[in-house]
Amino acid sequence: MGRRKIEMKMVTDRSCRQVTFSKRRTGLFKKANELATLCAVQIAIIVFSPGGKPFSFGNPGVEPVVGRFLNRGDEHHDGQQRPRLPRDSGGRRRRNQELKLEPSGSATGRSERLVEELNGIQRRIQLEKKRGEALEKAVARAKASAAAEGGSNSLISISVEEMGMEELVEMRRRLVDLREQLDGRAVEMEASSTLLLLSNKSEAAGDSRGGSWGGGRRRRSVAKWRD
Amino acid sequence: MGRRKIEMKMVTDRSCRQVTFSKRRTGLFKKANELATLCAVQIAIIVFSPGGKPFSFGNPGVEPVVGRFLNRGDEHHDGQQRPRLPRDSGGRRRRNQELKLEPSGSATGRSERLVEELNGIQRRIQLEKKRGEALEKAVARAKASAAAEGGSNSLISISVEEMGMEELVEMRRRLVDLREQLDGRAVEMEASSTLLLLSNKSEAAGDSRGGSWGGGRRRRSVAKWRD
DNA sequence: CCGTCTATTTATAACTC
DNA sequence: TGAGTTATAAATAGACG
Repeated sequence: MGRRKIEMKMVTDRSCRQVTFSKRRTGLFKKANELATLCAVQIAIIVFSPGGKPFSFGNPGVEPVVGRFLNRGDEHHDGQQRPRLPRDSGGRRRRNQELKLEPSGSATGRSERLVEELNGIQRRIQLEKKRGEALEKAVARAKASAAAEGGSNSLISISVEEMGMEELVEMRRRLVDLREQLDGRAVEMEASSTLLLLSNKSEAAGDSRGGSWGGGRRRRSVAKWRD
Repeated sequence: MGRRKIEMKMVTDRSCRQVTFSKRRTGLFKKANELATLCAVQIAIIVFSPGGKPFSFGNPGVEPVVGRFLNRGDEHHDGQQRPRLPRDSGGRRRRNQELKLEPSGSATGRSERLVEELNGIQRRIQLEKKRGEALEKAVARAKASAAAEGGSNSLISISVEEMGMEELVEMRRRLVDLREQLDGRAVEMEASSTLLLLSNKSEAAGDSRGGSWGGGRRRRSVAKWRD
């Protein structure tokens, strides 16, 4: 797909290899994202750069998918995803924020691409926003619940809340990161939308639609894996 | 890349979605294979079909990569290489790469698979351990935070709350399942493994690893349609 | 339900700044 | 060193058998 065909053998030049790795990793993640979006499936990718740094992509996250995979046996053919909850069918896997900004008609191939990316950013922002909102609400509920039970919870409810806390903490971290970036360098971000969308430099990702990016384990102060 | 541009939205038609999934999964794995080859890197992909069947690709194998990822640091070489085929009759895998085009659930009775499953159990234990640690920390933080604030607020959006809760409930369910199975299934696994290893009957399995992939036009079609 | 076959859309190798 | 551009190689949506 480039100026010329390339042999399918290891690129000998370290520099070129690194470049190839970066570009192809980006492409691969993008493909994975598309697959996840188009087919509404769970997927996880883990890859170690030539330098040994871990990069990962996952929808809805790496760990859930890996866990499900390793835990073979609990999976059945229910035709779709996981347990559906009472309300809000489709749950967080909904993906219908079109936000078409696309200028109709005579757009050059380039601007189309840009618009596409900007749409992606908007979608992500929206998703993060929703997550943040859900976060606050859920936190409130968790607190209330804990208070109501006077500190003595059943084992199960403890599990739920612990998981909840973990998840909430993580989501909050993401949201905060994203917002900081948005507030601080909105313009910059627009200019380099490609980066935000396609690379894992931004640890803020992780929308339910596109999955989470980044090589970080879920933990704060996640470093940015760079090569 | 087809006759027409495709919207990045979930394909609504089940049939088309399945077709798209198959094609794109193939393409994705191929890309992964190229990346691994060109850059000599470790990579693993796990994806569940729309029907919930697991497919995976890994170089040098899924579990080594996942293990390395989960262990970040304290594991370099499992010491225990990839499970070796008793006799690699017929299919020759390229290098030591794993390529599963077949849902893990089908073909059975192969010592290799059992060894993999045993490894899987180990991984699960590790995974769970990790989660446990994460939970502890998260809980501690959450509690401290809650104690410090003592107030709750922000009822921004009710509609999205379900997202968060669904996620929490789902995560809890998985953890519980995992735990239940860890105790109950390990023995079963070991037993089966022993039996099969002794009879060493293996073979014949439709395990499609080894098919000509990287560049080969033709491939064994093993993916079951019925997801 | 599948393997093939194009017409098109995408990805990207090499280049440029 | 890293982002952006362009010429080509690839991937793939639909059509067919």
